[in-house]
Amino acid sequence: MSGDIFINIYPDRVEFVNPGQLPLGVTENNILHKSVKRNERMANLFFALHLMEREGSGYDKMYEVQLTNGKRVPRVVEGEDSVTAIVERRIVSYEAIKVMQTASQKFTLKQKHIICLGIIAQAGSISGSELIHQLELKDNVALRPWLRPLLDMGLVETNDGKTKNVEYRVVSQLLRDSDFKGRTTLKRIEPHRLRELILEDLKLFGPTSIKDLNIRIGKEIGIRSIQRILKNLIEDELVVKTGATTSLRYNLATK
DNA sequence: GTAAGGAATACAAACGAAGA
DNA sequence: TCTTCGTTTGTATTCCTTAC
Repeated sequence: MSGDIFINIYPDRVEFVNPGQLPLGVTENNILHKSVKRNERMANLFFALHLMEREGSGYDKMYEVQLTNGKRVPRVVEGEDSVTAIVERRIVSYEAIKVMQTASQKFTLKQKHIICLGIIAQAGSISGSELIHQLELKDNVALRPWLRPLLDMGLVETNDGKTKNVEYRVVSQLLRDSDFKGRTTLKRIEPHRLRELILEDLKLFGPTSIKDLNIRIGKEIGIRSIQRILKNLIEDELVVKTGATTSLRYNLATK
């Protein structure tokens, strides 16, 4: 029958295959919080039978359930005459599940806040622009209602950075409460700590190129950030540089 | 002499903060 | 809510050194 939904069940995933194309204005990468009926007759029938919560809530619900269970968000693939929503079974973050459970015990969270927190918990640390991208939002103004309540509730914090440097992460207390064992990353390090780290490195290794310094400290830190801090350290007369270009080396200033 | 590689710099873009 | 300002980042380009 035209309009039937086919469900393919595989060991690692479940695929919901819906005949037809995505509605106008909706793309494979833009399907979250869209209230567009793909099949009006079926939608009306399911709604009348109380089998459907409300229009356009299906994908949002999939996001909520998947993220609550530490799994990836649904992947949408549009074929020539069908649209497939792929829901993976694999859990990608057991730690994120603990965080979500602990947060739910402490607060009553709305669906959008569960989705937002789930994305942050899985990422560990995520920039505002990346969050906007993953939530399929227009700009940071649209992000506010998703993020602000989480900040107000004390579930999410920032790294005190500015502009592109702002990273959102789950508050450390919540991570401790949920026995989080995720990886620590230097991506969130404050500039003054990075400055001390560079001084410590120079103390240990002596004259060094900026590239080697970057490798030892961690590639997750951009070389431009290290470059700027070295420039400040030279201005403060704490570091000196010798040579030029490829033979340029940085070292602690002798007093 | 030339190619490759490293570092510095210029510039555009992004984005939060502050003020109107 | 909008605009402006300041800060930071990523990318492209340029300059210089080194290796062959």
